[in-house]
Amino acid sequence: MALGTDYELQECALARALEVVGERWSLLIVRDAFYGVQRFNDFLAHLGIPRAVLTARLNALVAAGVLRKEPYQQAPLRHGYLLTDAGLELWGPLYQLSRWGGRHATPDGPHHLFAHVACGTDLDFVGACHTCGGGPVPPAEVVMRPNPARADGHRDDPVSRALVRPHPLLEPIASAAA
Amino acid sequence: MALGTDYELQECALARALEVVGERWSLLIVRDAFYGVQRFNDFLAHLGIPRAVLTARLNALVAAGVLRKEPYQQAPLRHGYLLTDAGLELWGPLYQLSRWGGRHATPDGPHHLFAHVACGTDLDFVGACHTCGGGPVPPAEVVMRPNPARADGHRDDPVSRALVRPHPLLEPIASAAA
DNA sequence: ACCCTTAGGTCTGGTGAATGAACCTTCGTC
DNA sequence: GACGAAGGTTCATTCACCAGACCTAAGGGT
Repeated sequence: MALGTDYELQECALARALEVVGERWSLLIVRDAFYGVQRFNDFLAHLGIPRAVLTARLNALVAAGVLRKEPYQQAPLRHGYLLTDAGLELWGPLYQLSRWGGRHATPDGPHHLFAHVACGTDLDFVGACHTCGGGPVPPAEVVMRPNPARADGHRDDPVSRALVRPHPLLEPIASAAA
Repeated sequence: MALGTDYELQECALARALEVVGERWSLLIVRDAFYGVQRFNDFLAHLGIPRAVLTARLNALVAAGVLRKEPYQQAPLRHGYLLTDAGLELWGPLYQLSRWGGRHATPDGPHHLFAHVACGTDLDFVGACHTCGGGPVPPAEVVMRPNPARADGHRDDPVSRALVRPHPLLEPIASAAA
């Protein structure tokens, strides 16, 4: 959100968080990172975001400690963007917001469903597994799959094509899944 | 966030949610509504937001079903803005995002702490009460108080002044607390 | 009658950020 | 030595945000 120029005024942890992940596209980039997207061009094609904006957001997220750059080849140097530990802790807020959007802002329900990989149970509204008990399931133990009630369509980029079948979160996807 | 013009592209509940509460200021307005802020001028003074932007955001949140207008006097007609049921369900995402901001984006820790009104226990990282067990505590049962470790300061609007002492969420605050 | 205040806005001009398209660089391959 | 992939940068245009002035409708004081 980068609320204008100075924002020290808001003495609030929420405002601080929004300065990091509240800007246009930022949270969608983080979501894609949970889906396993790592490369610039995959983010670009899946989000349909202008290149200059993607560059700016990725750099901001790296500077904020949400993502880190990890080289995957030399000559020419290429790197992917991966979630840091702080980034991984965004799973809770992100899942809950997504859940809210599925209930209150998506007429026909969500496009994707999330389940505990160990037992196959769908996550509840705080992201916990009803069957296994305990607290919220960490993202590494979550599988996403398309909602069969939604006839998926029209998107045609490598990431969207990969996501038509069940996919564990954080597992590299699209170009990086070589 | 209102991601530009057309955004039907993103077949994702998160994108839908961000269209509603992802724009600049929107989530801070919702946060203030949880704090008990109801009136236009109180939002204005507490957030330091331009009047025209506040008007636009409040109308958008009402249109999205997050807030509703409730008259509190006739002649001249005046109304406050209150959370709807859908708005109240934003407590989970909002609390978790705030919590994340307190841990990863606020150098000296959060300015406000949140506890279960029934037993005084601070909420855990998903917003549940460790003592009473069960799921997340609904906002109506939460009390906020300033963090004693933070020497609060400089803000001087009616809402900030009211929040220096413990305050139950959703209870009318500032001008509306007559 | 006159002026001031409160509450909740609208209007306007200037500025900064987002957008889409084109271009650039470094390498590997045919 | 042409071509393409990957990951950017540069550019002109559009759009949203910003601060501040102005507007309306009612009540209160003198």
